Amino acid sequence: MAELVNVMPLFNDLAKIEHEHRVACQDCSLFRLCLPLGLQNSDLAQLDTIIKRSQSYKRAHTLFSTGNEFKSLYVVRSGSFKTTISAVNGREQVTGFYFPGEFIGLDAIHQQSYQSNAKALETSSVCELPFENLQDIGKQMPQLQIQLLTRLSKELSSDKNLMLLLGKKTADEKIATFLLSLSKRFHDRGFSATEFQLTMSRSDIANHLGLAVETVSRVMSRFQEDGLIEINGKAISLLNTTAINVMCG
Amino acid sequence: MAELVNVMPLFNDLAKIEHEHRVACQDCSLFRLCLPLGLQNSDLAQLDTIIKRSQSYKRAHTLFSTGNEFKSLYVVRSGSFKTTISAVNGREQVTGFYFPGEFIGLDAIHQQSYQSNAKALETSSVCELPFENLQDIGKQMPQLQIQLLTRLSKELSSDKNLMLLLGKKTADEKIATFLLSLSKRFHDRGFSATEFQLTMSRSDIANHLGLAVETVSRVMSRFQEDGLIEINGKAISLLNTTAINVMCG
DNA sequence: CAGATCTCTTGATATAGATCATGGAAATAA
DNA sequence: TTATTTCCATGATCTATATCAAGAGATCTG
Repeated sequence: MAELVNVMPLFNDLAKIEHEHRVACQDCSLFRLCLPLGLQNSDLAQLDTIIKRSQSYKRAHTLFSTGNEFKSLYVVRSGSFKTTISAVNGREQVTGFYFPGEFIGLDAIHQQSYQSNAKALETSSVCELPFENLQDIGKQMPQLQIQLLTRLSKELSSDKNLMLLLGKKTADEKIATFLLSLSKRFHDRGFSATEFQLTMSRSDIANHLGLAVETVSRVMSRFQEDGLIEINGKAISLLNTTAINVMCG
Repeated sequence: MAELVNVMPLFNDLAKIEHEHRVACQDCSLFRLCLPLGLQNSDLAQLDTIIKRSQSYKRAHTLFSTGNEFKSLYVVRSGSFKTTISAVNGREQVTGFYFPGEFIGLDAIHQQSYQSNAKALETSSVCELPFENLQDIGKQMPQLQIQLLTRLSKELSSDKNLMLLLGKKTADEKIATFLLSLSKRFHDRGFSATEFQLTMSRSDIANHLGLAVETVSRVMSRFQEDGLIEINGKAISLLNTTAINVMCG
């Protein structure tokens, strides 16, 4: 890691470390969760050359909007994002939340333009993968192609589960399912499975789950009364994951 | 097309012609809509060698079920299918309907096992694409890899739109959107955009759209009273597509 | 840091669509 | 063919959750 820390002022220095701007894939803490999984060292080095590591974006920064020309896939490096699509009449649906190691923009490939809007929920950074370059180097890396397909397939699968949630679950089941999904993802990333921050607003959660904000508040308050969780603004603790699991339906 | 028609009894003969069992990709009427789009002739011939063309399946035939080992992707060749996923408590969600040229099983790639159930809605046939073979020949066919990614991406995109429908649309908007989606897909396949058969039951439609069967019946009846459509059992005519379009929200 | 603007919570009320109920029409089986 | 089952349409009623309302925090902003 040949970093230029010694010539940087402290502020930038900290920011760089915090968001690991210059960390190569093989040294990145997300390695296990990210695209390079399964690649040879030489392939990895080549992948590394096409990746553009972003500066950190502030909350509400727009990564791309519907209709923008598709050039790159993005992998969340730090922080979190939400994606939305909008109906003609202005109604919006939050189609997903994205955490470190997860891909954004996969639904843009077929139209060569982004089909959704992606926005940072907090201070965040991404790795940008220019799609043409990715295809170029992919020609000699079957493993990379499989990784890509696997990513797409995984998102497809979780979208189908979200359909089940939206179409068939009650408000309680929706919230329980949502909380456990977050828990699992944080755990996979080496964080606590029971204590974490909800980086998205209640209204984003409500929208994503096909509920009204008020319903989200009420259900969460009730879950708290029943000793299932403890909430403190954005901070949440899962006190009884077994019970929450049962509630998922 | 070296067909063995002359040694076959009449019944099989007719069945073969009806479902084009032996038609190579380059002679298939679905060519424009299907995987081979954009492939060189030589590549096409190679793709042809790995494709297994199924016999025709009867209504309700199960193509695969959740948990089955993933070996192949399927492309609908004739007829139609539905896919479903089930919650632990037995509730099911119809996650999609599939028509000729459309892929089934894309969400199985990442787990190497099918994540849903696929069932024929009528007499139907498929082209089976053994995934390993597909990956093998894909190594020398970047265009094939891109086609695959494109397919995945397209389904992802339409799933996000379904989320919008499930999460934000009224019963009327859901039905209107659904009818237009079918209309477009039939039109793309060279059939009438305004007159077609609903090969799925009302209850499949209801389930897919997150509604009760009764609601589907009622909304369709009202659409008929209002002169938007005409229904006769499974047969439907769209009489005023402009108005239906406006209703999609 | 004071004012403005969002965000969250909780209560009261309304409603879209679910559920229950019934009869007739199709499809399937025997 | 007849019997049986599934599917579809329509009416009556109910309910889960939306909407409306209002106040308390939290967070922005000049």
